This record gives sequence, structure tokens and C-alpha cells, in this order.
Amino acid sequence: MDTRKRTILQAVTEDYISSAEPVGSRTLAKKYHLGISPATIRNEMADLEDWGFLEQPHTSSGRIPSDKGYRFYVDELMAKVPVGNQLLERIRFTYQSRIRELEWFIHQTAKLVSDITGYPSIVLAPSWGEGIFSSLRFVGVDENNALLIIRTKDGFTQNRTVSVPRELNLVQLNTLAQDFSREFGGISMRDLQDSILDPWSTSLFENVALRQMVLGWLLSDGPDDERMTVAGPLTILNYPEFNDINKVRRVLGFFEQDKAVEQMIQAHSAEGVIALIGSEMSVEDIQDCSVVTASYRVGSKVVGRVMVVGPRRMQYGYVMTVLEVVSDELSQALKWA
Amino acid sequence: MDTRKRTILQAVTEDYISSAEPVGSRTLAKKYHLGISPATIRNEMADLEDWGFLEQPHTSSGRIPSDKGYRFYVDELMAKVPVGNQLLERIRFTYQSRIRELEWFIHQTAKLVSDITGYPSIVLAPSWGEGIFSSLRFVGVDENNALLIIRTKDGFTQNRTVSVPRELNLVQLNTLAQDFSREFGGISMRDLQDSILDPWSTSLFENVALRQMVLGWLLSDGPDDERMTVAGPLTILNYPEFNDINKVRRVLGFFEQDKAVEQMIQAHSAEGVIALIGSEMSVEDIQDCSVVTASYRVGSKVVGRVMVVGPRRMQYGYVMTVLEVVSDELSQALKWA
DNA sequence: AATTAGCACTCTCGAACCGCGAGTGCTAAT
DNA sequence: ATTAGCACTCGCGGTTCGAGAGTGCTAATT
Repeated sequence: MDTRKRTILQAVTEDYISSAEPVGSRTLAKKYHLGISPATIRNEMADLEDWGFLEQPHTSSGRIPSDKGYRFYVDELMAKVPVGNQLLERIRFTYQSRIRELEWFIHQTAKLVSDITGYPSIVLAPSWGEGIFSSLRFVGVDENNALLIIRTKDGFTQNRTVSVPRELNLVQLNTLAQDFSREFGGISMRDLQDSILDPWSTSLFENVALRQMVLGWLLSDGPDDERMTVAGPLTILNYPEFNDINKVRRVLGFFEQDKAVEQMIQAHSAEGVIALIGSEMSVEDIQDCSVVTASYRVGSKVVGRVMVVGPRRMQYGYVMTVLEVVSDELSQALKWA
Repeated sequence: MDTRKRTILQAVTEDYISSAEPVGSRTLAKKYHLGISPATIRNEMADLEDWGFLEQPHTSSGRIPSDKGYRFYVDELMAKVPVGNQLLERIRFTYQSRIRELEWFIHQTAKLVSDITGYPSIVLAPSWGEGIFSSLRFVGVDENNALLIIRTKDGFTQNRTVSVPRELNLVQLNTLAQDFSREFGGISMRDLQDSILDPWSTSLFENVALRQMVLGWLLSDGPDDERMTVAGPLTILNYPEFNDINKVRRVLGFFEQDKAVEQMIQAHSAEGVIALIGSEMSVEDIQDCSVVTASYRVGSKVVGRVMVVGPRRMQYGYVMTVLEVVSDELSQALKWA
């Protein structure tokens, strides 16, 4: 692929990204003063189409990039747009908060990203199930209820209000909790259920009813509920390719299916910022979309991802640098854990 | 309005509700064997139109009910559909949970209602700001963070993780919390800020920095955040009147604007189950919709509402009885508070 | 040999047109 | 008071048509 073809492919891609209209040879020659005539451009474009980088929506319309074209653009042609100072300020400011709750960070990040990119954004929180159980603790709230505080090795906590039978007093409960923490500390939350149920594992629960109760408390609500936040889903409606009600249904439906999102993201879990273009994704509901995702860390461990979903003609350069910065800042902010 | 007109209005309304197509005189005579000819029906319908109960989308199409027509239908004609035993079982079962968290109930209720009605549903939780402050308490989590437990008179709690400067130890903090609870107990959460800031109110906070910090903890996150849950927003796409992308945008946009929803609901806050039809609502974004809402209680006090949003041709009878049952059961389940 | 001008051709899109069918309102008969 | 009959209206789907944008090919030009 020679320089001229690269230039043309780049021009077509960028023009289509900003206009959403198929690009013709004349427009290209005029707008991007390439120093060659429309006829030459036509020939080059015909080649690019033969090679699979461009497509024609129908005979004798302009060209648009194929998925392969976008891929080449992202990998080789695209100029990364640096994040401006003002924006950088804003991002940093967002994380200057007194609140130290994971959920808060997740929500804020999703909102922030959707807001500054103009696309829907999803943030995946660390999987609770993969966390390593560390300790357990009860705090009395009133005669019937107690607050159960579960803690993982990473320093994350979950609080749950549970109703406690009157015949159990708090001191007993917390003694139990200490034994429990000693016994099961180091096991992942996901495996906790099996360990508790295994009759050989421990004599802690001679009282079967009690075992049931604790198990109920620990697993209630499903461990991976609330793992995901979507912000700005409706921004997708601003893009003309989603004027079709059925496409809208598919994409917005995807946002509601936590499992689908998780599955999609697990299939592409490389560290850092990556772009996924249309058919490169396995999930059918979003084949009209592209996705840019970035991993973030707690300590040195990758625990979650920030992602942006947009039309295939996404502003890749801008979105990718934004996500790079945001995921870095988020990782910084989560160092406390 | 004589019996025959009532019968006709009812038939038109019910036919339109189930078919979404304007109803003509011939169809009406055939389907509902009223014992009168299409011509007579036409005359009656012309009257009903003159009086404002029916409308014609365009000259010489069938009739559809106007807002006034729906109103009359709901108030006078509609047969309330009793909730079947199976459904009742399901509703009751939903609330048989060990989990005692308000938020959980709110979410479950929204999901449940949307699921059994097939329309989007919104649940408004009790306003935190209107709750009466009762007590405050700190529980240490690690060296840098503490869990702040705020409690209202109604028995609701909010937990927040806050970062505590190392120089404050927990014992000090909890002494402070006790003084604080004694001093400000009985004041609504909304007024708490002013009371703390009023320099005459108390000598508790001679340390200005500390006052700032506590204030920040108490008010962080905005007290009325997370007050609202939407379930099944996309079910609205199943109704043909929302084939238009702009209508979809307006309605789904409404769901995202917590303030708009709250404002709308505060304008119609009567106790019990009520229906609001199209133009009866002040909010412009949902004038293509109808809303059925029901209040629920904690103790004897109305604290929140369950609502269903659908097309104007909603299944009023069914939805209203469902909401009646659900809001009752929810109130029952919240008796613990 | 590469580039370009010229030209015939293709295809979409919007506007105009048309006939069908569903439904009405009015009049006259029952 | 009701109904049969009939002329009339209007939306909808299909067709036609011309304009416009863009192409591919060929022949001329550099």
C-alpha cells in the first residue's frame, strides 16, 4: 500500500467519520487538495475496494470504510488527539472527592466519559466474586437488624442490612464472625459458598440453621449484581445511523443485559486501550457499533474496564486518548484500596 | 349521556386499546353485536365527537378516544380486572426476602411491576431529605476510613465510607457523634445543613475544620440522589405509537431526568391509585403517554410512589389493580421500619 | 507508463401521481 | 328513531419520473 493510497484511505475515513455521508472522488479532491484529479482518485479507490478497505453502499454512490478499513485507519493512519489541558483539569477534578466508595467512582467515571465523548459509556466494576474474602463483621442497628460488613483483601467492602433473630446477641455473632474470618480468609468470594457447604471443611457450623442463615446473608442479592453502570445511553440517538428503531432497540437492549456486556468484554480483555470495530465483536446486538475499552487497576491488578460504545464511524483518536487518561486517573484514585 | 352512547364509547375505547387502530362503525357493529346498524353508530359517534369524547385522526378514518374519552372510560365505564391468584402469589413471593434494605425493595418493585404489566415502571423511594435525623455513628474500617451510619426516625439508614484523618481516633469521633445526635435529633435531613452552619445553634463545633468535614460527610452525594429507579424502559418500544424516534427520545429522556419525574409526581400526589392521561400531565415530554401511580406507606405515612408509564391507550383496568395490590404488599413489607 | 478529461451509465431520492379501500356524512326511505 | 344507499374524503402503497451525485471505461495528454 503506497503513500497515496494511505492518504486517500485516511481522507475517506475522516470525512465519513465527520459527515456520515459516503465520500465521492470529487469531494475528496476538492476538500483535501491532494494534487490529483478525481479520475485518479477513482482508480485508487477502486483498488482499495478490491482489497477490502472500502465499500460502496450501492453501485455509484461514494465509498465508506469497511471494518478492515477502520482497522487499518486505527492501527496505522490515525493521529492521536492529545487531551487538552482544560479537559485534563476536569478529569482530575472529578476524582478529587472526599467520598471513598467504589460505587461512586464507577458512576462518576461513566458519567464523565459519556459526557466528554458524547457517546454512551459503560464501566465495569471489579468482580465481587473474584475478590478474596478477608473479614466479616456485624454492627447492631436496632433490635431486629444488623449491618453486615464484608471485606476483601483488596480493601473493598460491601455492607448489607440483615435481620437477625432476637435470640442471637451481637457479641455471639461477632465471635462467630471472627472465627469465620480466620477460617475462610483467603478464599475467593465465589468459592465461599462451596466451602461453607462442605461438611468436612469446618466444625464452625454445628448449628445447621445458623449455617443457612449466614450463607443467605453472604450470597443474597447475587454477588455480581450492580457490577455495571451505563451512562448516557441515549446519546446514541444523536447519530444518524441509529435512526432506525430496530437498531436502537438492539443497542439499548444490549446495555440492559449485564451478561452480554460482560461476555463481550471478557472476550477482549487485553490490558490498556483497545478498539473493537463492528464485526470484530462476537455479540450480534452491537455489530453496527464500535467499542473502545480501557482497563483500570487497583494496585497492579487489572480489575475492571471503562468502555465507550458508538457508531462504527467513531472518533477513535479522541476517544482512545480520553480513555487512556481517564483509566489512568481512575487507577490512581483507587490506589487507596 | 345515555346507555347506548356509553356502550359505544366503551367499545371504541377497548377496541382501540387492544388494536391501536382507529375504530370504524362497521367494525364496531360486527365485533360487538350491539344490535344496531353502522349508520346509527355513526350518528352516535358523531355526537360523541361533538362532545369531545372521540377524535378522528383525519376526516373519514375511524374514531379514537380523546383524553376526555379515556378519562370518562377510566372513571365510569372501565371494569376493574381482578388480579389472579397466580399473580398474587408471585407478588407476595417477591417480598418474602431476608434482605432488609430499602433499596432492594425499590428495585424489586420496579422490576416486578414492569414485568407483569409490560410497561416501563418507576419507583420513587422515600425522600431522604424529608426524613427526620435520628442518630449518627462511626465504625472503623481501616486506618484511613470509617463507615458512617446515618439513621432516621423512620428506621432508614444510609451508610457511607468516609476517609478520616489519622489524628482523629474513633472513640473521639463517636463521642462527637453522640453529642451530635443529641443536639440535632428531630431535625429533618434537609434542614440539617443550615442548623450545622448556624453559628448560634451549638458550640459542638468549635473546630471549624471539623465542622466542615462532618458537613461534607453528611451532605456528600446529594441527599436525593438514587431516589428513583426505572425498570423496563425499553418495553415502550413495543407499542406502535412509539415507532417515531423522536417520541422515543422524549420518553426515554424523561426517564433519565430525575427532577422531571419528581416534579411530575409531586403535582399529583393524592393517596391511592390514580391515572393521569396525556395532557392531564404538566410535563411536556410525556404528553403522548398515560401514567398510573400508586402511593405506598411506611407505617401510616405516605413516603413514595410506584408508577407505570405507557401509551395513552394503556390497559388501565389491569394496571390499576396491579398497582393497588403491589403498593399494598410493598407497604406491608416495609412495616419493619 | 501514469494521469486526466470526457462521457455514458447506474442508482438513490424526493415529488408527483394514481387507484384502492376504509370510513364518513347526508338524504331519503322504512 | 332507525337504517339503507350513495357520493365523497383521505391515507396508503405502488409507480413513474427527473435531477443529482458518483462511477467505470476509453481515449487523449503529459
